[in-house]
Amino acid sequence: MALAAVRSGTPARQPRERGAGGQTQQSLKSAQTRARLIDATIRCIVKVGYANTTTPQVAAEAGLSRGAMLHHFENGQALIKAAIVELHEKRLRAFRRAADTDNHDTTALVRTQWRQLQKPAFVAFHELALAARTHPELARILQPLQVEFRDRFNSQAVALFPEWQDDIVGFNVAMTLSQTLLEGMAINLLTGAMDEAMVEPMLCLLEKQIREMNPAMHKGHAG
Amino acid sequence: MALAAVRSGTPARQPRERGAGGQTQQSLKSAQTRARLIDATIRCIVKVGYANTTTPQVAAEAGLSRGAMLHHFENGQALIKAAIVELHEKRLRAFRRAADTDNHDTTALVRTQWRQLQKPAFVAFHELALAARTHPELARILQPLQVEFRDRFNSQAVALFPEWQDDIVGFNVAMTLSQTLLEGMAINLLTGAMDEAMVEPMLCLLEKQIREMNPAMHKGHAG
DNA sequence: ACTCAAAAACATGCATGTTTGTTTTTCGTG
DNA sequence: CACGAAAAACAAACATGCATGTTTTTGAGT
Repeated sequence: MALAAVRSGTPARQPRERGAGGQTQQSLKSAQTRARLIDATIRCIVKVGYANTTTPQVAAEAGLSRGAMLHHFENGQALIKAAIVELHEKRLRAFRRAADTDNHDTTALVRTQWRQLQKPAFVAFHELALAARTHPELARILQPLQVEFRDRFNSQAVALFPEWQDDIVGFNVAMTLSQTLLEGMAINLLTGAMDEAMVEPMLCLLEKQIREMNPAMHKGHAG
Repeated sequence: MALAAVRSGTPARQPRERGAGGQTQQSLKSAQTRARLIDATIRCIVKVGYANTTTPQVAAEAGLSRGAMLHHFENGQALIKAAIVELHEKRLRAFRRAADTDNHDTTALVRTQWRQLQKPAFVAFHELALAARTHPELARILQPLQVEFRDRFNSQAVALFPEWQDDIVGFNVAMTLSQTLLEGMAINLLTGAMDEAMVEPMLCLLEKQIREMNPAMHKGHAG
């Protein structure tokens, strides 16, 4: 996809949004096609990696001609950018859903997070994140989202687990531990650096560790 | 670099090794040039990422013409393969050195491992490892090395820390925890998913955790 | 008739592998 | 010891393939 420098003029062609709910059938179809293209992009990134994701490939994956695709996005970069935003919103939605599901149980959060990291979305996101290391253009898009996710995660999570309220730094450490370890596991599984059999022990260990860090343990009943 | 399918004939041009220690000045210079090319490859991977590492770039980085470079390696793939092997041996050497330095201190091993992960070699290795996910050719080269490293690490480490001898599974968990968490941290630092300020707390936490898992803690003096 | 989605055709740039040519080192031989 | 052939290091030029962005053409819906 290359993401080659793109002259900053020529904004991407947007489907004209009719003001008050007035979507023409065309603009609706256009939106669907756009969504299909974004999905195809993510699927391609998962399948062949970001580096080998080409515009023809995405078009083929979406069942469209390249010309049609460039009609909607005009640019490889625009497509990637849209895919990144989509992945980011997926991540936010998943977290919100998780927070609603296992209410006020930090250890359940571990399992939920782990399940999230098994999904293809994480693979795509990591591909993009690593590519961004050497791609200023990509980094400019990704960095703010990373920060936003961290912030939202922290502020939402701390509100969700009142027993940690008095030890915010400890809470941050616990959350960072969970995220970092789980992501490390997910990546090491992808790259074959870790044995599948170690997953379950690690998850148990992490749960135990977080349980021990919980302030509620030290207040009510010492142990 | 693309790593495109390469017809399996045409072996790489090797410098003729004189039998009994008889290195001609040519073969010596050739070895030096090869080393320079491998180094240049790794530097390129770190600088621009594996995907954007091209043969002209490597040649330029090494201060050679592309023709000269293809004289030594014949192939982009051969170059990458050599770089992988080099990185693998670097990793083994580093581990061996670490094992010699901080003798019999598992917590010191944490710091040493962390220092290793800060080096550019790790970046290059991870770039290659992730690329291998979608590159059968690369995976065929990398996978055995991953396994070999894991094996050597485990067998060497268990011999190094006799106090763990009775709890090998616990030892494996501890080592996996250390490796996975540290790598997760390193990667999340690279991708900007983690705050630099969290590094020190995490390292301390990991050290403490490993100390508590150590069987010696429970035998001699409880607590 | 007009607009926009979709497709096709076109031109450019770059990385790759191949081929050919030039300089330097090695080694046998007179 | 010198000279010339062989081989290897190095360099440059060539042809191909593919991805990219641009432009033009077709077709469907309002």
